[in-house]
Amino acid sequence: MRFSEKKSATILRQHGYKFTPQRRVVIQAIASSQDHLTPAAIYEKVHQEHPSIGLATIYRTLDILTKLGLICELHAGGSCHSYTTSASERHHHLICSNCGKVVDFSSYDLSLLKQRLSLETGFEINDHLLEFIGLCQACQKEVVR
Amino acid sequence: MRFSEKKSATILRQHGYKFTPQRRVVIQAIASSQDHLTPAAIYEKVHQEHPSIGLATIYRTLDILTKLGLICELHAGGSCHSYTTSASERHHHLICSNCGKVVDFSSYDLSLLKQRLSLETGFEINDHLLEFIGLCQACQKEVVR
DNA sequence: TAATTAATTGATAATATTTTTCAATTACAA
DNA sequence: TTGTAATTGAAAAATATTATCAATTAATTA
Repeated sequence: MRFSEKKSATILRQHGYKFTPQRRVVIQAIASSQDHLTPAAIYEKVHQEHPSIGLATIYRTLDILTKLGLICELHAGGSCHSYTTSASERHHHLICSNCGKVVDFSSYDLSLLKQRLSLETGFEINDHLLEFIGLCQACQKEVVR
Repeated sequence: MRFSEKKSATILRQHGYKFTPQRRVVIQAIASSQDHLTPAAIYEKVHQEHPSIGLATIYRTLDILTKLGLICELHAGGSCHSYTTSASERHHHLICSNCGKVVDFSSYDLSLLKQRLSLETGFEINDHLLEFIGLCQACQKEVVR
């Protein structure tokens, strides 16, 4: 299901958020880009058309949109936040987007896919990351907002 | 294959890096922890035994160890760097750890796994992230160091 | 449509995080 | 051992993110 402005407006309001022009243009900026945009890049893009918009608003909007699942974070290498040993068996994660709880799971075989990708793209694949993001049982009960 | 000090030393030297005490203790700190440690947490941990070690050294070491595949980054929610629209078909990525090139790929079905995890853990799963990390063809040719 | 109200905003300050610089030190190959 | 390039810690600089607050605004209700 593709992003639409109407849908975004509805979901925001359903959760008690206002559908402001600022939020609209942030969503549009992300949706209209093929790239993966950093907060700073989104600010740049949005700022051209709407010079008054502040960087703090970008951050605030990204948080909300992520929480609501309208956009998602992308972890394309570079410096992120935590480290663990490589080549570990505990390599997949189930993460609660509300409280940050991490459940490790294993025994899911990606070797066939890995092989296929390697052939198709010429990449030498060294590692992988499989994460599911959702709400843990406790957080499901919490009424968000 | 589990992490070992000897292996780390070998791989570091193979790539022209020195195997310093500082690098050794950083690897040990990560390897001996069940948690996913942030740079700051690693610094804390290491600093107790080795008060002279600097935070910049932690960052520098993490970069190198990641590049060599001895440790890996973990993206457990929270603020990372890029955003894209959710519910997109292009949802899996193949990332070159050297140049940052991202290749999207699709058509890999995780719904069964998702269902299983949901049942087992009680999570309400909203999203997922599947990434392969490696070297693209161009970067394979480059002699690293 | 106007009034009401809580959410939102931009600007700025405050924090936090990461990288750079540089002189002194050190690992390790020869 | 010695020579040399890599590495280090400390501090400064650069980036990135979050909090504060008065003014503004979206959207509900009358």
